[in-house]
Amino acid sequence: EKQPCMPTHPQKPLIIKTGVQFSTKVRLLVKLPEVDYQLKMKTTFDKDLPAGRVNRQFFILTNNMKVMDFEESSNGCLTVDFRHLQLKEKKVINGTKGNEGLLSVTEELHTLSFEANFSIQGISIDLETCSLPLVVISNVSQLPGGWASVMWYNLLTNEPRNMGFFGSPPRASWNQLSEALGWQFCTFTGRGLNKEQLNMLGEKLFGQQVSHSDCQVSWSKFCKENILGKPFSFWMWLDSILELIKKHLLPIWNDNYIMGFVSKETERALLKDKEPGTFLLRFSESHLGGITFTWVEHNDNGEAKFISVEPYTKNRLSALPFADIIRNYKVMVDGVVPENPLKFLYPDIPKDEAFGRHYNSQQSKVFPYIPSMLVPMSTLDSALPICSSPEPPMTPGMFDMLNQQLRPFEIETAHIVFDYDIN
Amino acid sequence: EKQPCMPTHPQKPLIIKTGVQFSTKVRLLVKLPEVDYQLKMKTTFDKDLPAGRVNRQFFILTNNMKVMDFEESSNGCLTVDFRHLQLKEKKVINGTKGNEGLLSVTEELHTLSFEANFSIQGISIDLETCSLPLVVISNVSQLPGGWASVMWYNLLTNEPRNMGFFGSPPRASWNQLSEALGWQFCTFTGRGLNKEQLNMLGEKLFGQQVSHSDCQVSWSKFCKENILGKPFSFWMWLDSILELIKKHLLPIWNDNYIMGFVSKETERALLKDKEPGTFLLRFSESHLGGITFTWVEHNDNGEAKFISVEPYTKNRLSALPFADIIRNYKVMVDGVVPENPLKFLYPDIPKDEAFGRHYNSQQSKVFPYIPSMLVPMSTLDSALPICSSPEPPMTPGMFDMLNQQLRPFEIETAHIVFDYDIN
DNA sequence: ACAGTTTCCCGTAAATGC
DNA sequence: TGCATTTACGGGAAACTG
Repeated sequence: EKQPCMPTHPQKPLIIKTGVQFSTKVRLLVKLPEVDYQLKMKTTFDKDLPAGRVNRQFFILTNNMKVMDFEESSNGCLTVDFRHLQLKEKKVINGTKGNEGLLSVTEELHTLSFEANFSIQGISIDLETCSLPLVVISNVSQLPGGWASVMWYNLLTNEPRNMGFFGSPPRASWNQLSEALGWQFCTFTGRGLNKEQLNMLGEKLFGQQVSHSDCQVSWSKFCKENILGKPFSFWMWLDSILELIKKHLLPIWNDNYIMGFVSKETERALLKDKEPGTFLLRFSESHLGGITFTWVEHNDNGEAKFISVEPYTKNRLSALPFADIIRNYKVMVDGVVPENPLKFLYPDIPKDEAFGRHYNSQQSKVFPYIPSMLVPMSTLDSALPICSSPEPPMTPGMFDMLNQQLRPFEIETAHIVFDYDIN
Repeated sequence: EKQPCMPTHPQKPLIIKTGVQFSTKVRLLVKLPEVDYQLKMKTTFDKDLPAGRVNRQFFILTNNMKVMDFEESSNGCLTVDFRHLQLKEKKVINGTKGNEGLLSVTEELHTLSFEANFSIQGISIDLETCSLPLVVISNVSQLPGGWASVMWYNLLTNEPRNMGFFGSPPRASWNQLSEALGWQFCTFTGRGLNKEQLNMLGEKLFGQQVSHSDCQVSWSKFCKENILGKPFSFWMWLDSILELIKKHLLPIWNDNYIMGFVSKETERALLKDKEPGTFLLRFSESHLGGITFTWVEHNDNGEAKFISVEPYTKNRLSALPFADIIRNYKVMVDGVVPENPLKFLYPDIPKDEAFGRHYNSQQSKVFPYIPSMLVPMSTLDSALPICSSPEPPMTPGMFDMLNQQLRPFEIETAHIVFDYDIN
């Protein structure tokens, strides 16, 4: 059951990193009368400085002029394809950096302008357009913040260039935001978020409520303020998971084997009455970019017991892919290794049926050595009981894992005379 | 027993990477009569192009002029400290790149010139000096080749600037080279190579001989030709081990717990009559940058059996430090996990005594999760005998691990009027 | 002192040149 | 085509800077 998840217009990076090449293509959408000379287009960064002083100024380090040419593929439009453009910061020596410390760099919006001039029957005509707002960063560590800005802007305004948007950013309704979040996952992984997953995220932001539809999130709560008791914001947490999926969990995520966003309470309610050894996969809420599994066992008196492993993060996962961790995971009690406690992926899929095709054999046969592999293992002492948090209250409903509703949201592209892409 | 290993003159990097900053300091060794104006020094890359055409041309991208000043610390010498210098390749459009494909980039030697001019009593005086030969690389993957060139040059010539050195590089005697190799290890790790280790390296180059003292190695055999049957040269192999030590084995190497350079034959001779579970650590000869352990067991009929694990390379070691691998290594036979087969580091040091202080506890207690660790494990099927190569012939002598002789070799520094350093 | 931001540069991958 | 070399840039860490 593959989820319908095809963007109508894939979201282009609207984030540019200084010192890293980018390219942009401009198409003239109106047909010009015959112009017998070559039409030159020029691109400028932040040509018209926005009203409020900006924090930083950049310039295009590389050649920013190019002759337009006729593109075969789009019925002879005039186009120009700028390549190998590169941004560098203009160091302002004396000028006081404005902006009064209100905005962070990823809230600062910039724009790329395109200009051309030609004469027709003695009349000089200027053509000009410019891009949607751009975020400029200097290190990939700023990408999550940049994405948050791009999302918020796209979600909450149709204005083509409101450079002061983050001066007083509007709130988003949970309806809007949850759709956008699902869309982010869809775009970057191939699978979005289902109703239950979104519900858990809503609870994270607003607490338990019958419906989050009427809730509103401020920009600050979304991205700038830390989650209560955690050293990171909601978006930083969510984005760390997106990255983890992209790099280490893609096929398993796309096969829908990661429930992921599920509260510990719901997790217990789901596993409570299942076969011993039934487990599910859940993203860590306490640490950035972590995934854990929780399985259910039964005491001698028939009481359900839930055990979660310390979350695996990118470092661990690059040593050993997650499917292999699930395959080979062992618990050692008093020095004895019983079999893998993980038997059935919730609700009742035999482990190997779910993950079998993602196992890496990784047994290299290098004569005359004996092969060696890393086995993920937890060590317990039966004298010490497993520390397990007290039974939490029940939650409203069970997961309906099959019912997933996702609608891609449209990204507005501003073009008057020109049409442009930025890659 | 700490090995004496103090370089009298630490070897400075004489390798410059394009696009990466370097700095150089020049000291005027003669006292000038009073000069009442500021003395400006200029540095130029490859000022006088060598006779034979060079493959590549570079220039100093950054400011290459600086005023000299009096250095307090060295009794008022005039010095200049160039910083943030950066090299860029000059792209030669039309000119045929000379050099006829004879030399690789790391065999191409360059030089940094320093010039100053002043007038005294109406006489104009030019001061000029230049650096020892430099190797220019564009990627760190070329560093091993660069180091080989620097070593060979330093080892075999006292000429201050023989730019054509690698046009017909002289051979090195094993006496010279082995000393240089030990010195490389000493400089970069803190521990050099003992007699037995060097002997093994000599055998690798020359085959088994009573003495290698009279053997000669060509530059090509050292660094350019692949070892018979292997896809890498002698130096590339040795350097990969040097890197492995630097990044993953430093404390264990410096504690002298890694025999490392030992043939499989010698290994067996050493372990043959030792307690079962005695093991030693050896670098892989078949793969770049790998380390393995071999331990001895005894058959029911008392015959010694040697088992080696598939070598660990940097990827594995960054998932799990080598000391922890040794600590936790397990062999699973028919699904049963017996205890760690590694008991005594050759000759008879209890494992934990040798490696105990390098163990990482790595048991993180994160409530409410149960901790998990990676356990290195080999899986065997008792129905299949361990594949073990046939008993090799005995080797001349046992290791004398205590007798280590290392003498640092001196690096010549050319200075006539000036003295310079390159960092 | 410190947090936000940029710079630096290794190391891998991809592109380029020969 | 294959090999040698350079370029590109993510990612961690150090340096910078108000």
